[in-house]
Amino acid sequence: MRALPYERRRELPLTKPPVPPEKPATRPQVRDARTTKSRILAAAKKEFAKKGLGGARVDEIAEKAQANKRMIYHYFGSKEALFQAVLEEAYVDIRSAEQKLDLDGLEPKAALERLVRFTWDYYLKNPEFITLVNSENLHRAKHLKKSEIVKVYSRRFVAMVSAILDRGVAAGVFRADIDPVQLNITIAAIGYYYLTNRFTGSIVFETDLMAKEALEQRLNFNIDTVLRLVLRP
Amino acid sequence: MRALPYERRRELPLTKPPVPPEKPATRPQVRDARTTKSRILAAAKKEFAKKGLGGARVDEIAEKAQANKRMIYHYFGSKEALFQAVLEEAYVDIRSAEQKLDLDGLEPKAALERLVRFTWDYYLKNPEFITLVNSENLHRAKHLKKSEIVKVYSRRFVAMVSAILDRGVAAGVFRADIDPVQLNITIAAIGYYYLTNRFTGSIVFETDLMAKEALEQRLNFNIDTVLRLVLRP
DNA sequence: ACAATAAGTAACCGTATAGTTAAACCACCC
DNA sequence: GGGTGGTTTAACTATACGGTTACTTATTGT
Repeated sequence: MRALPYERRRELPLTKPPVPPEKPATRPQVRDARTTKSRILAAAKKEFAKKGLGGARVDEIAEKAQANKRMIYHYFGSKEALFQAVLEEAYVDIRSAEQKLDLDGLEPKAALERLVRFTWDYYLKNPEFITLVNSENLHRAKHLKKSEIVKVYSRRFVAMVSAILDRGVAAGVFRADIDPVQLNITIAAIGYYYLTNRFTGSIVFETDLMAKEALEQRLNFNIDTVLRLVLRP
Repeated sequence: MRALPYERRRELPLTKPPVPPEKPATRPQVRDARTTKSRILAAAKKEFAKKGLGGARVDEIAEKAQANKRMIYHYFGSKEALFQAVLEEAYVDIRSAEQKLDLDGLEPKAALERLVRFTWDYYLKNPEFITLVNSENLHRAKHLKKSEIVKVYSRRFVAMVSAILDRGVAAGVFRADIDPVQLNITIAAIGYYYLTNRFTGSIVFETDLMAKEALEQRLNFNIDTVLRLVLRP
């Protein structure tokens, strides 16, 4: 039930407001579509990562982006579409970083170790990635399903690990019956689980899982786990 | 600012409402504190698991529990306190089930395999546990921190796995330098990650991770991973 | 038998939420 | 130098939210 005419609103400031009290001072550029859009995306990433899709507030994203809320709807259409954009960017970022590792230029064993190390470091330095993925899985991946670009990048990623595995088998250093998908999942799992559950984990195991030595110990343990799994006895 | 006197409300039905249209018919017992409370707890578990703490709605929990919303506040005090009760119960449940495995009565290797198998099966059959833990970690474990009972159960759990490890080392079948905490985390990780990320994972790897054969393959892979990690070469 | 108490209800409150509206602003082209 | 069209704004809407109030009804101890 739309009740009141909209004209009424603009009647109010008959006398102009005394003085535009002071400009927010931050955000030097005016009228820059590109940077506004990317400020929104960055703020949204932070908020969605911290509170999840359901917990994040559009108003707060707008405020942190130093943009008007209307801009979010202008550039992205809806809260969910914004979430999808954030998620897509997060996936493209990690997959791109993986491609830059130049694993083809390394011995199979060294390449594998490097991948385990990279995965761990990436999760550690980009904790938003983990939280975003968790949130997306809570929603049964309905946003990722729509993303064609993520599928393209994923394919390249799986191929990359398969190639290492093949080279290792050919060189006689890796076992022949390792499934690349299972290996990929395991490499991610042993880092991801530790970090995403670092809060409950620290309570259950009565130790600070984020202490420097604890993190080092975990990385070494993970490398050991993967190599024992893959290397020929 | 509480404005209106509450009397006004009861004035309204001067003529009694024609007929109490019909009782909801479900919920046979009247005035049973215990079952009402547990219905609320069960409904809350489902809702929190499906939507997370932020996404779950108190009204909906009340409705699904066939209870009045006021009862939730009567028995639990607040939405967060309700969440804490749900979480506590979930942890006590899994830790209790683990204690019933009678791992002390098995050979070390068999005990370890049984634990990996149990962990996997438990996650598979109780997917709410995973989602609740994820939600709690999004909130930096602020609810679990307050739970003394969970700490007691956790200690017993770690001790149980340490005992297996010790027996295995004494029997000469396990490597001596395995950290029980790292092992615990890894056993959980390789199952947990696969299942919590089954939606995004099915897209990234372009395969149905929840297909029967896929699940079997994963369990076998996980047992293999743990045994290769722990067994003496 | 009955008062005290525990269990239960529906209507309500103040606030916050995602999303919308009409208008103003500004850079650029002609 | 005035239109044109993308960019930005504050004010607004309908609804949903967690939590509370005033009040009713069943159960229980004496």
